[in-house]
Order: sequence, then C-alpha cells, then structure tokens
Amino acid sequence: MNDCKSCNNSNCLIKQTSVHDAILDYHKKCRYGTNSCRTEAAAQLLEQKHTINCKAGQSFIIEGAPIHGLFFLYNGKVKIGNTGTFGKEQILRYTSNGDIIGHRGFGSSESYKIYATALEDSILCNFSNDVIMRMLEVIPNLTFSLMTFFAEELNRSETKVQKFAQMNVREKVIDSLLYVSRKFGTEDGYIGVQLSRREISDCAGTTEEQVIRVLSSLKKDEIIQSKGRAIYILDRNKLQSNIPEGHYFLNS
DNA sequence: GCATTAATTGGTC
DNA sequence: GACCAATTAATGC
Repeated sequence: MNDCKSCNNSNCLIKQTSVHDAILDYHKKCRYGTNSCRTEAAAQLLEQKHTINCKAGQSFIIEGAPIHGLFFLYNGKVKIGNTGTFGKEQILRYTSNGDIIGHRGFGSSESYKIYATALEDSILCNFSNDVIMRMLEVIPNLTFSLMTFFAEELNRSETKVQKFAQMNVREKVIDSLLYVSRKFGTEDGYIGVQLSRREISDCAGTTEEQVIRVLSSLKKDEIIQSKGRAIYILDRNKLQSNIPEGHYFLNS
C-alpha cells in the first residue's frame, strides 16, 4: 500500500500512466545490466511519496495554507470546498478512490483556495512540490495525462457553473443527490456516504431547510427513502426526470 | 440522565 | 427562497 508499484488503484492517474511499466521496465533492465536514467529517476521519485492517514472530520488541506504538492486519495471519501463571505461554504466536489486533490494549487497561486476534509477515515498519497514537478519533467506520459485531466476538469467546472445558474433549488438538490450517488452509490440505491443535511446543502448551494423540504417531498412521492443520514434512491429514473435534460452524464 | 448538536417544521420577509 | 425561531430527534459524556 505504501508502494506505487504494488498499488492496484486503477483509477489513479499515476497507475493509469505507464509509470508502472516504466518502473517494471527499469527493474528488468537493471537485472539485465542495461539502464535508463529516466526510468531510474522516475522510480526514485515515486519512492518519495508520503502516506497520510486522515481520520474522519480531519482536514488535510486548509484554505490559505501553503501549497504542499499533490494529493491522491488512496482509500476513503473526501469533500473539497471553500468558504465564502462569511462563512458560507460551497462544496465543490466529493472525491473517491484514486482521485487527485489539490491540483489547482499548481501554477501561480502560492496558497490553497480550497479545503479538503475527510468524510471517513482516509488514506492519502502525497508528493511534494519538488517531487511532483520533477516527475512531470521525467515522465512524459504523466504530464500528458495530467494535462488531459485538467482540460476535463475545466470543462466540467464551466459546465457546472452554467447549469447550476439555471437550476432552481429543487433541481440543484436532486442534482447533488445524483452526483453523490454516482460518486459513492451502491447497487441497492444507497447513495454510499453519510452526509449531513448541511453538507448536502453546501453542495447544492442552498440552505439546510430547503434540502430537508426537498427530501421529505421526494420521500412522500416514494422516490427516495431515508433513515437518519442514510439515503436510498428508490426510483432513479423518476429522480432524474426531475431535473432538466443533459445533466446526469456531466460532472463526475 | 443531562447537555449538546442535528433534523424538522412553521412562519416572516 | 433565505433567514429566524421553536420543537423534536439523535448523540455524546
């Protein structure tokens, strides 16, 4: 688990690139006496990964704190958001295994504009600024993958802003439920994570009370079911038909 | 069991 | 549809 070589998190960008192949290749070459500076460097850089155990409720990225490299969620569930004025929170996205966290810190900004808080006990992989920068120099596949990832993220982000502006509260709450369900949900309709009403409203850009009203309305229509914080989607089609066309295939 | 927090409901602007 | 207040449910100590 501490080792990228043996990691089987297929959703991870590092795993998806041919980094692993490069390293395996490197070890093979070592065995046969040939060598490659590039793969050697890549292997050494990957070994400088830090593993962070984060308990539920703990924040490992704090708004305004200095950028500390790039995070990959190895195992767990994390919410990413920021605090507006004052102190309205906006949850920007939820992340599951393999997701990249803190990528917006790249470039000119010297401090995080978002926070990242574990919803459940989570394990994170972290590469420092120096290490990740050198990795991008040394592993072209990783650089390319990250660039593609950024483009997709920007697309999602812009689309979300546009769609959100046109949705009413009910639609935004439902959209948030569908989003969470896509992200964490299980086969039986359980949305997969225990979120407070506030966490749902912070995601939907509304208030706790509105979330409660939408939820009880949906419960009355037997579209969802809930006990405590556990929410089950009984009729996904009906739920989706509540929001304008062309949403559910967006934002991951 | 009491205290604190979260969820719910109703009402006002 | 946001904000406020009151009530009820859930949870921690």
